[in-house]
Amino acid sequence: MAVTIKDVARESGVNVSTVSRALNGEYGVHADTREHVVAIAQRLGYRPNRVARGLVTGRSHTLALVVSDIRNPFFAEVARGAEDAACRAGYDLILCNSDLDPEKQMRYAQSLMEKRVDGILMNSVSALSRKQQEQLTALGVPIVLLNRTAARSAFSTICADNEAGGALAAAYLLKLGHRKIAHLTGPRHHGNMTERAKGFVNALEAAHKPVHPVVLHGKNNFQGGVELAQKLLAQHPGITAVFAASDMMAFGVIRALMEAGLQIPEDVSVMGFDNVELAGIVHPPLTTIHQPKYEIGQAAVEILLRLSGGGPHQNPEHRLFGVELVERQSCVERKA
Amino acid sequence: MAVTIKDVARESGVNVSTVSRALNGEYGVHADTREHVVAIAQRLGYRPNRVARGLVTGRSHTLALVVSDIRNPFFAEVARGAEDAACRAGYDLILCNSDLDPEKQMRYAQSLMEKRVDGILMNSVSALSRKQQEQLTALGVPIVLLNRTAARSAFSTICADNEAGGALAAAYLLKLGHRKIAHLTGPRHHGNMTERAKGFVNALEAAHKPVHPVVLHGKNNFQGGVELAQKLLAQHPGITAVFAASDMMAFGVIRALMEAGLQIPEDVSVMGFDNVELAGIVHPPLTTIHQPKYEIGQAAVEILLRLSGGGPHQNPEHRLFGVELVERQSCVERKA
DNA sequence: ACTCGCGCTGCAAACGTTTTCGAAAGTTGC
DNA sequence: GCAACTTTCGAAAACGTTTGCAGCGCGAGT
Repeated sequence: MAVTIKDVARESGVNVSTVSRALNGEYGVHADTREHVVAIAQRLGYRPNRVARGLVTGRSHTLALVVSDIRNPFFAEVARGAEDAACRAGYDLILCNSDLDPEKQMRYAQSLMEKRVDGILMNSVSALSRKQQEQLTALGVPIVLLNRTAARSAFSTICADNEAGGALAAAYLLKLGHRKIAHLTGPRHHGNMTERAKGFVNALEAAHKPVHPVVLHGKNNFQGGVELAQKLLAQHPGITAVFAASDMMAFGVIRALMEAGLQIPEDVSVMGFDNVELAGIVHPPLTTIHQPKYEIGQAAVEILLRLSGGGPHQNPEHRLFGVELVERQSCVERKA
Repeated sequence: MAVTIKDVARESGVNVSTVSRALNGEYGVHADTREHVVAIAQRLGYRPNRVARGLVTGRSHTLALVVSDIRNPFFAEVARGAEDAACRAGYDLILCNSDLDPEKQMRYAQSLMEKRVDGILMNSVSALSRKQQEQLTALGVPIVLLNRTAARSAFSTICADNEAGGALAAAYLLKLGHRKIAHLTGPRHHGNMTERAKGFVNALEAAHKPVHPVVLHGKNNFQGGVELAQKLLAQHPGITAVFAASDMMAFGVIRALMEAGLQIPEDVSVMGFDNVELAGIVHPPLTTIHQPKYEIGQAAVEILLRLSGGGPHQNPEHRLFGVELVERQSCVERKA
């Protein structure tokens, strides 16, 4: 069917091995023959079969990204960064949606490993069990964990500095003069978010005049934001500022507050976390903590590439990315 | 390194071919031996090497999705639908971002074909040149074009009924009593959007009392919406309703109108197209035309699977998906 | 002149599967 | 009890590459 290396070998009167060498730019082949061979290959429209190559070299030039859901704008941005970096290095990127289902994630890992991917970029599904960790390491393929800090992990990790982000938010709200503050966050023990919470309340309580915020846990999405805000309004009506643990939650908070007849930011200031694109689009534009999503994706595949290039057991690498406050119009100074 | 089929064969005292048959569930192997073999395979933790299999079967069990940018929520949703369907069928999905660059797209196509993907799901980069079409067909891999209607294409296509969507929007605005209407759309000759425009203006002009809308072209994103709305305000101040060709543009329109001191929908009604998730989140919630993004992605891989399963030259398949109006709070009746 | 080394090339063995073909054994039909 | 099947299995040939090894010709060093 397709034109193979044998065809170009026959056509140019040399052995397949010579063709291979000529085309792969290795040394050890005469300039004239190389020229001739590439000309023939060009003329026949020869395209190497990468799966055949992969079989012998053991490398597939393919990476995989497993996230909970690509529809989450955060992951879309990470994916884009990862794909760009992979593409630049001549790698392809397989996309997997795990829905935070540990079992589904393991199935993906198995399947990917059967395909001999050169590395896996994995978004943390809650906590990995001991057994799962062993299974993953047993795969023998480099893995970098997204949104996980180093911890005791045998895998590489890459993460934004969530704790610092929380502290940043606290400092900002304090500076604006807020004293009655709430933090609306995701489920307990959600690695990322508990760190944000930690940074936030620690900073508030370490302030010159300590503030003790009310902290409510719920679902990490728009609807969760709505519900938590309603609960907050009912239980602690005096609040003047709320820090949501993600932009999506913040959107829900804004919606609920508006429906309760409150003005943002005049009546209550709202902050988010992530700085997704929409944050600049909604009304009012959301003040939030920016984390470098694209860069995280990019850096993750760079680590993967380095790991898969080196020997059998490279040392895992851990990177922590800085975050920054981006000030828009959803927060305002609290007079007196 | 890894445990291979030979190991299993040796350990269970049969030939590799028997192991292969036993594991692949074909007939022609005694129940006892099969049982024995799978037990051994299980014990050794044998995992078939899919690239080796791919080499001999010629099928990689991999599909590819090339879109302009996965960060576009529309494509993220399509991607999710596609990945789910692929996963269900035991296929993997490679993600590519073309940025609407025809050259980059062709590079991807080449690379994918070298990897022997079983099918490509491609978002229409503007128009494909004659030459590019030939190149693509020459690849000999099934391709389904996203957001393209049948036309003369030799490829399969899958698309939402953009023209009907435009008509739907027109009918709705008319019903609300609007007479001074604008349509803000993307670049000229953008397949999708010109159809939306066509459906929209045709329906308006075919009305009982014909309306001739003002139509402005610009960029298809948030910023484009902002700019077009400003231009509209300057040139045609009397407008009472605007239909934007995409939700992202609509968001820009809303922003610009608000900044000009107008109320939505009291002063001017705004409609979008796509029904991205954000449409229900922004303020005011956006009335828009829903197109079944997830289902489109899903259907696309189903077509691909059918095509790649069948003979060498299956007939291309064309699907048109219905759209529907989703009424939220960005449009209001025009009194008198 | 003989050898050594080096640049170039061909030969053939891998890589881990699936699959065709045929042999051996077992089963049926008469 | 023999022919004709059928079932079960092994041998070996693919699939399209890369790569280690050996051969060969040739210039140089001794």
